[in-house]
Order: sequence, then C-alpha cells, then structure tokens
Amino acid sequence: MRILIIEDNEEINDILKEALTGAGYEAVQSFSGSEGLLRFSTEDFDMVLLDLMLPGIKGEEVLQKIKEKSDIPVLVLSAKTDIEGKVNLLRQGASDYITKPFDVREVLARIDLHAKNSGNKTVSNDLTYNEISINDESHVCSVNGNEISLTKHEFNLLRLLVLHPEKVYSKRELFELAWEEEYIGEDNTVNVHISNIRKKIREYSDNEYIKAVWGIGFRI
Amino acid sequence: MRILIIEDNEEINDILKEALTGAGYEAVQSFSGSEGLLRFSTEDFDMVLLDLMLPGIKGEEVLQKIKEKSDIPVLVLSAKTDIEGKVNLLRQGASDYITKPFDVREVLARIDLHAKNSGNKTVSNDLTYNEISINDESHVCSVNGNEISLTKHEFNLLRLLVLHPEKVYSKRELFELAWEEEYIGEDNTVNVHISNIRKKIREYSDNEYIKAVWGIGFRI
DNA sequence: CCGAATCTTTATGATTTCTTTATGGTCTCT
DNA sequence: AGAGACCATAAAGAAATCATAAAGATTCGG
Repeated sequence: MRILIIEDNEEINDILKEALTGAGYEAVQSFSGSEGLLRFSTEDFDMVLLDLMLPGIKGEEVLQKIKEKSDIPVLVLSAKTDIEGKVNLLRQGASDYITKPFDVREVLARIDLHAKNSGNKTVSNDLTYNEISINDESHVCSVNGNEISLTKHEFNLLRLLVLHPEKVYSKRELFELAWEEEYIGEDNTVNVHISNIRKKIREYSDNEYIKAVWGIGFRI
Repeated sequence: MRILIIEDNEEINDILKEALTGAGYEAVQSFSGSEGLLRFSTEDFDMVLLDLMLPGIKGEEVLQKIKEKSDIPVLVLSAKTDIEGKVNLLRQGASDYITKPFDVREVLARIDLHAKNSGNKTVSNDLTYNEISINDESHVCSVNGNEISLTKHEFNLLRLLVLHPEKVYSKRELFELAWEEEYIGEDNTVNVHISNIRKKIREYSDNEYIKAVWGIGFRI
C-alpha cells in the first residue's frame, strides 16, 4: 500500500509521513504540486493525500490531472471552509475532504477506510505485542505469522495480558476476567493454562513472553 | 436508489429528505433508532443516513446492528467532535462522518460520492466466499455453480457467515440474527442447522467451510 | 384437514477442553 | 543454607462442547 503525500508545509508533511509509516503504509513525500504530479506519473501509488494550498500549480488542478489518469482515492486536505469549494472538489473526484487543522488519528482512520474500500486489505485491527498478534473478531492468535490454536480460556488470558503489556495481573484478576466467574481460593488452574499458552507460543518463538511475578501474578 | 434517514430532529430530517428527493433519490424518514432498525430490516435500502444522538437506542448500536446484517454505506451525522469517537465509528464500519451543523450541499456531495462507489461494487449482487455464492435477491445459494436448496434459517445462517468471513459468531449471535428472536439458554438448534448446511455444501465441495470454534461459536 | 417441508428436541458417540493431582523446581526470607 | 511458599509442567480423570441421526412437533400451502 503506497501513499503519495503532496503537501508543501514540511512539518505537516513529516507528521503525515510518520503517521502513515507507523500504521504500516509506505509513504512517499512530495512538496509541491508539480513534484507530486511528476511522481504520480512515474511511480505507482494506491492513494494520494493532497493538500489544496500549494505554491505553483493549484491543488484543484492537481486533483483533476490525477483523476484524468487514474481512479485511485484522493484525500484532500485543506484549511478552506467554504462549502462551495468542498462540494466542487468532492464532485470533481476527491474521495474525501479533511479540514485543517486535522487530528492525525482522524486522517488515519479515513485512510484506513478508503484503503479497505479499495479492496486492499492491508489494515487490520489486531492487538499485537511484539511477535504476538491477536484478532478479536476471528478469534485467531498468531506468533510470527504462524497461527496457533488457543482454547477459549487461553485466548482470554493471553488477550488480557497483551491488552495491557507490562501490567501485572494477579491470579484472581486473571481468573475472574477470563472466566467471568468468582475466584475461589487457590487452585492451580491459572498456572496450568499459562503453562499451556507458553508451550504453544514456544513452538514459533524463542522468547518467553509471559513472565511470572513472584507472589503477585503474571505479566507479558 | 433508496436512502434511509434516521434522525430524531424533525426539522433536520425534513431538510435532508427534501434535499435527497430534490437530488433524485428516494428518501425514507425515520425518527428514532428503533424505527430506523425496523424499517431497515423490513425494507430494502441502498444507503443509510444516521444521526448519532438518538433517544432510546444509541446511534453506535444502530450502526453496529446494521453492519451485522448488511454492508451498505452508512453515513453518520453528529455534533460530537471528539476524535476518539469519530475514529471508532469509522473503524466500526461507518462510511463517512459528517459534523453538525452541516451544509446540505456537502451532505449531498458525500452521498453522491458513496452512491457512485457502491454502484461500482453492486455490479454483482452476489455475496461470495470461495466456492460458495449467495444471491440475496433471489435467495439462491450455490456451491461451485451447483444450486443447493437451503431452508430459511439455513440461508440466514450461511449468509451471515459469508457476510463476515473469518468472524466468529457465538451461537447466541447466530440465533438472534438469523431467527430474530431472543436466545434462551442452550439448545442444540443452531448445531443441527449448521450440521445440515454442511451436509448440503458437502454434496458439491470437499472443503469443510464452516468451522466450529470451541466454546465460542462458528465461523466460515 | 392432510401432507410435505421445516424446525426443534432428544439421544448418543466422539472430541476437545478444563480441572485436579502429583512431582519437581525456583524463589524469598531468615 | 534451609524451610516454606510459590511456580511449572505433565498426566489423567472429569466435564463441557460438538456432530449427527433420528424422532417428534410445528408450520404452511392446498
């Protein structure tokens, strides 16, 4: 998933690039309309982030040129608030319109949205910790990309630990949260399940992720 | 192109309806979350305009329910400005987010946008997963091109699973979504129907598509 | 009202998962 | 270093869950 950023303000451009990279996209920076168009016509991209206020060529013109050649999503960023302008842009083929100043998280969310819609399924809402990745919806857990099969309680336990990395959970907490039952006195149950999870992770990783904290509980 | 409006404020609702009608869409008004859901489940729509601040059922809940049953675009309208909320909604499946107060022209432009986009996708009306293909309209399901005859509940179940591939549905969810009744305690009903669906698929395919996830539910 | 199709319940065997038990190791505190 | 508390793991028996067939109940069109 390659995204072309066209934005003359260096600071904003960098922020966008960083955010995109962090979210797992490949981001290419350009700092003027002409540079953007040049890159667009010589390289392959899956999406364009286009600032409207550009020196030289106007943003609207850039949008038009891009749309003439391709049908990839173009997300427009602009401080302009006049409705006419917005509406025109959207009609001209912009996929979305984001008003400056924007929150990077919203930009990201909208990018994810359009990425999903355009069929490229590169974005996931996985919970991850290092080599461990947990997908709630499909109830799948993988280690270094290898799916491991966890039972219900194992899944709940690992999910909890990954959800709050470093946090130490007492056995009581683990039991009550993963079992949704009251914890009655000490038994070995949680230990056994933790042990089983470790064994399964060990198949695909050399790191011992789940650590015991003596007298307290466990953490990842 | 039928659009469902869910908005409790009568004035805004009317403005939207008028704008949509003027732009050549067929607009259906509803004034609460429950009414919206009711209409949604009994009539056919191509898009939903959803206000977030609803009396009774929360907008977020409405969005979720709609997305469980169908994949049509949902445009969310809201006065909320908190980014977290926005981002969550978009991730939850909203197709767009429009902040109130809005300009009708912008709303229209965004609707046109999504109408166009979903038009591209509705070329084929079939839901498919590998060898399995489901046609909502004709209520026909085929495996490798061979039509199999499913009963009402079987159809609903399989449709759900295919609509969200990989997602694990609990028996409760399956029952409530496919039966549209409350799930009371454990019985074997869902199991039996799943088993029957499998048998029918097996006639024309060697793959076991519907998988049980122990203690959780089923997924395709 | 009958019959066919569909749905639910019941029954049973198979499979998976959970808990308990047992044993040995590790850590902490004095 | 030694005692006691705690953790790790394996293994086995117990419990829960699933798969399927078949029987009984319900629904619906004619």
